[in-house]
Amino acid sequence: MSITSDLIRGHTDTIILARLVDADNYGYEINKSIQQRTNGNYELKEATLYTAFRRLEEGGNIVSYWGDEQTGARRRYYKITDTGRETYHRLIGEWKSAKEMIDKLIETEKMEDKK
Amino acid sequence: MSITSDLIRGHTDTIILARLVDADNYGYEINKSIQQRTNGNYELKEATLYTAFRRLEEGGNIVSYWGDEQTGARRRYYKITDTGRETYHRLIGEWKSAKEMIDKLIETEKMEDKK
DNA sequence: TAATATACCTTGACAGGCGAGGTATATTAT
DNA sequence: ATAATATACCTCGCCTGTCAAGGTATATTA
Repeated sequence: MSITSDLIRGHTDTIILARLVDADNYGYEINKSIQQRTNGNYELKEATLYTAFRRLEEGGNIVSYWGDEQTGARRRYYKITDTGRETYHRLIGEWKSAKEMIDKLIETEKMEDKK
Repeated sequence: MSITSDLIRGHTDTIILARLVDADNYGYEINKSIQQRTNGNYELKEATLYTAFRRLEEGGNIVSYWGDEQTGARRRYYKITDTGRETYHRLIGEWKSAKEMIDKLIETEKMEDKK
């Protein structure tokens, strides 16, 4: 596992849902948009990506359908459900709490004094 | 696993090292200080805690020694090593990067517009 | 025609978290 | 006296998410 992957772990679902909030999209494109957002510093591994799609679909957070491309490779599109939107907002909230909590936890006493 | 545990995953080592930067301490007390810092919202499970101690010691980040209590249960104290301090600073840096990256990744286009 | 890009997918290994269980000592309540 | 709680340590084995490695098929570029 890479350096960052352990820190990103647990955010995969949120990251994917975020990419589906505004519009339906397909796996390959979702992953590219994630790479672009981090200027190439991060990419979801394909196995992780497709595992997450299955998990999200089983949980009723997304639904999928095949695109009607006349040329090129077939694409499986994903659409976020109402449940998925709820999940997304909940996860965003949890991230905000977790972020504060981790910041508190990894500080030393000296760092607190600086405040 | 609880709600937050997946989000905290990967930070356990950093959290423990942070508690040892200023002074040696023993497991039980370390865990209590973690609970206090989050006002009881988070605690490392004992199994997680001791697994992490073993991992950190194997990695040369901490060393341990038995306290010389004349009464009460025995205590195993941990001391951070120079390697451990290096690791700690590296992990703090990685957390800062990861935090920014995740923030970028879980935003929607609309959220960006608000900036 | 070989290589690269697009686009999908599965299997099995690995690592961290943790529930459940255990040991032993000291204090407090009944 | 004794039961309950707090302190303090520990291990085993399961679960879950990540991902390396492997696969398929189509279209474009060298």
